[in-house]
Amino acid sequence: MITYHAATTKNNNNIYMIYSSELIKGTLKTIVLKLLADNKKMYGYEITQRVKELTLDKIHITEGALYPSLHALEADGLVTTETEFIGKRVRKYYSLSPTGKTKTKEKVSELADFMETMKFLLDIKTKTT
Amino acid sequence: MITYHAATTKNNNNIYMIYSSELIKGTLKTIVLKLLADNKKMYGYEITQRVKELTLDKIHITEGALYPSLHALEADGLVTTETEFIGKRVRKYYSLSPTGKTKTKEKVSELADFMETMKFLLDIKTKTT
DNA sequence: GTCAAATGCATAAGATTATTATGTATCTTT
DNA sequence: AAAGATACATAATAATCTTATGCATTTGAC
Repeated sequence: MITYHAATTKNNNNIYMIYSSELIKGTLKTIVLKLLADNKKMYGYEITQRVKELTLDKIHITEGALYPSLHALEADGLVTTETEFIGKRVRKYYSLSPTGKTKTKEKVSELADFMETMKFLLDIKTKTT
Repeated sequence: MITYHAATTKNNNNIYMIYSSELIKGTLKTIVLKLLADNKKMYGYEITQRVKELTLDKIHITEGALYPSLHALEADGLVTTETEFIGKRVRKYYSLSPTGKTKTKEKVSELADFMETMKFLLDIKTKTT
């Protein structure tokens, strides 16, 4: 069973918004790592689809961003890969390494903390002397 | 009176963390716009200090990021400027234009919505078939 | 059965936006 | 007197994304 995130905000055209791309910056690797932590192993295309699903199309991860990012995670030793053939088509599965698991916890908690701080900042109404 | 954001998370060295810089990417202009919305007019240096204060040193806006960003906001017509002299030293105050006020509301609500979505994504534990 | 869309990987050129470094100058505190 | 804080600005570099392109296979619609 998949639980979907409720889409509440609409944009000016009354269409459910897709976030402007700057916002994804800096969070992509954390999203990927978190998905891998929860799903043991996933392949690139699957990650893009899962994120679209889970966010009701609000977050679109482009392939041009994802694949280099996955390669970087591998180069950094945070993930390992295994290749599988589905018919004649190749699939490259990614899994967290032990280091990757530790790093994931760190990055997720950092991002969660950052979001709390941002939420606070965005609510600020107080004027100072 | 200033209300400070509670610092709860500590890093590996048991020192209050400073967020890794990627996280700021894409949120800087929104932070600046929001501060201007709440404070009518502010100057650059003041903004860096206010953000440090409000986030208990967790978010440091560098001058190299801030000033070009402010110039871009001005070029886009979202802020207007007025120069003031404090003794012989110049201060450049920034204020929201009407367009800027509208844009601020949009960007703040987009970011707030994005953070809700991210929060959801980071909590996901569900595995799918 | 064929053609479009979806699946699946990858890389390169270009854009954006930050860091780091540097520069200039004034004011305050020790 | 010197260091640190205040206050602006820009340039070189780095990181990370978008957009475009390329290739190939599989599925679904007509």
